[in-house]
Amino acid sequence: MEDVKTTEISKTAKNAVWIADLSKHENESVCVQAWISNKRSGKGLFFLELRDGTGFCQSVMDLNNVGEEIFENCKQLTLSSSLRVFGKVVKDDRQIGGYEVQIDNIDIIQIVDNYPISNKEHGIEFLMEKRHLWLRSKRQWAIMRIRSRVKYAIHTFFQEKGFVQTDTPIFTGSACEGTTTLFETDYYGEPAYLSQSGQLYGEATAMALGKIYTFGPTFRAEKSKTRRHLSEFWMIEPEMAFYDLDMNMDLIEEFVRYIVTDIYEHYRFELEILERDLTLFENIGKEFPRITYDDAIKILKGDKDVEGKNAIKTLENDLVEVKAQIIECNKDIDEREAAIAAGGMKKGAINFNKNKIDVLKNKIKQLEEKERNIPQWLESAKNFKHGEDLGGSDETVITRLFSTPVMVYNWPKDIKAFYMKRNEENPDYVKGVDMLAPEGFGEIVGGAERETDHDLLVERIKAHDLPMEAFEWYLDLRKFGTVPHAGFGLGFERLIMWLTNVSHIRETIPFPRYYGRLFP
RNA sequence: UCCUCCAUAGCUCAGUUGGUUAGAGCGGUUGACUGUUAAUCAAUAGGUCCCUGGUUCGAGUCCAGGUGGGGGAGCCA
Repeated sequence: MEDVKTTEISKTAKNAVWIADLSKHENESVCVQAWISNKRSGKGLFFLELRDGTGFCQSVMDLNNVGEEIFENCKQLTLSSSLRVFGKVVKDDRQIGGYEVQIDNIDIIQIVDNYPISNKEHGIEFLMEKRHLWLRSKRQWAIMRIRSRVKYAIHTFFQEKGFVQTDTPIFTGSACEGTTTLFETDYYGEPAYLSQSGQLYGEATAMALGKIYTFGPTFRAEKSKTRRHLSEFWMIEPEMAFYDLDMNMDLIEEFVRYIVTDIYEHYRFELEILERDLTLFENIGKEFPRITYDDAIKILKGDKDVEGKNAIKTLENDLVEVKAQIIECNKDIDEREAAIAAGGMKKGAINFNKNKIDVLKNKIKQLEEKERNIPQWLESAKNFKHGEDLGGSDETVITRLFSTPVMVYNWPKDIKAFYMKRNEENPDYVKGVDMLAPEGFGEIVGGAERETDHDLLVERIKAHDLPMEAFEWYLDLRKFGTVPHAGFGLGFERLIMWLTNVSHIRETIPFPRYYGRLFP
């Protein structure tokens, strides 16, 4: 690239300020180092929208203020060009961030040719190819900031409660719970698998440290192609000695409420950028309903109502609603097309309407997908047989009825992991709990009180057809001072997805890894 | 692995029962405009219609196979 124009890096202004700190410098002359996120111009005027990672702000260049030479220079600036802006900070409530910089001079670091991502709509495939650049856009900026804050809140919550953060191995010698497909690697000539859960190790460290939590990467080799799956994701797994199922549920509820409240209180601006509906945040103070698996099935099959709402009827209404919306959208499109065809419309208005039509067509595509899916979900819900595990659509059907997270506990033993503690009153059930997020999101927490009895565990390991020798060390935990204990796992990206209400889990992690993607 | 939808300009898309020279908006470029918020207005450049084969006088359009992608099921967080 011979065309790259740069100035000397050594010019970096020592007194430069970050956009996030502009409010501390009202009416002062400052230097802002930034990239161009958008540009508009008028006669003798340029509006440069800047971003520096800490925030966004508009700057204005007036020909009368800076003179011909600087003004001419400014013409070359393109999207994502880097520069330093020197000027006065002025309060202006109309602008993003509430401040504007009135430019005296600029120092161009690099002029960019053909930045690929415009301020227009793009498809997910294109954006994923350009993920390293996509991260610079405003929505992604907001998501990544929330991701960071949630991570901080998680650590704060547990640390302040006296939990110890412990790490578990990523290489494991056996495909422990047996069900999911794992990534196999070569470990000095032996097969090793990338961890799908640190839970068993978490139990060991809880026996050493009392209350612990892990926060690490997890790998699943399933060839899943849905908006809720990743091959590599992060998981939080607390484990507590001397906790039973009820204490576990209390902790889950307190924990989730803490995270949601923290984001609501501190990251409102980011939620606004994402146009997140705030109902969830307003309802989070309410108690989370706790229902048994048996009741969940009754709700799913429409045999039991929730606050006067019936699952099957609600879903049938959804389908009617979707169909009505499709008709509505088509009508809207027809009207706009007719208006354009009638003539006499200004070019700007035509563009506006054409754009609207594009948006509507996209909406119809999504609605049509829903229209195809809902009947399948209905079938699945009606035909659900007691004893099966809840599928993704079943969770959607159930949580559709609630305005807060719901906890489902007391599960049939055959569909849950071998280490869950049996229910003393009814040995066909185990003391597991799933927390389902509302608004149709589905499962984000899975947990349980653990089996404490050595011989029962051995029995369960055999029943699940698992290799006994791989669990010798785990059984030691029941031989040497077994105590009641419980814990849970929370999918970090699923949590972020729910909080930000982005449609795709791929947007919640900087560089997602999923079936078919390894770059960038 | 199965079901379903899709692939046309850098991007987002239109393209009628198969018909002659494939279109629009955005973005790029050039110019106009003194406060814009995806600014606006005028002009302009930009194409292996995913690949292979078939039907046809004629294929972006129809058929078969392949490749790539979206959504869902299974599995799961």
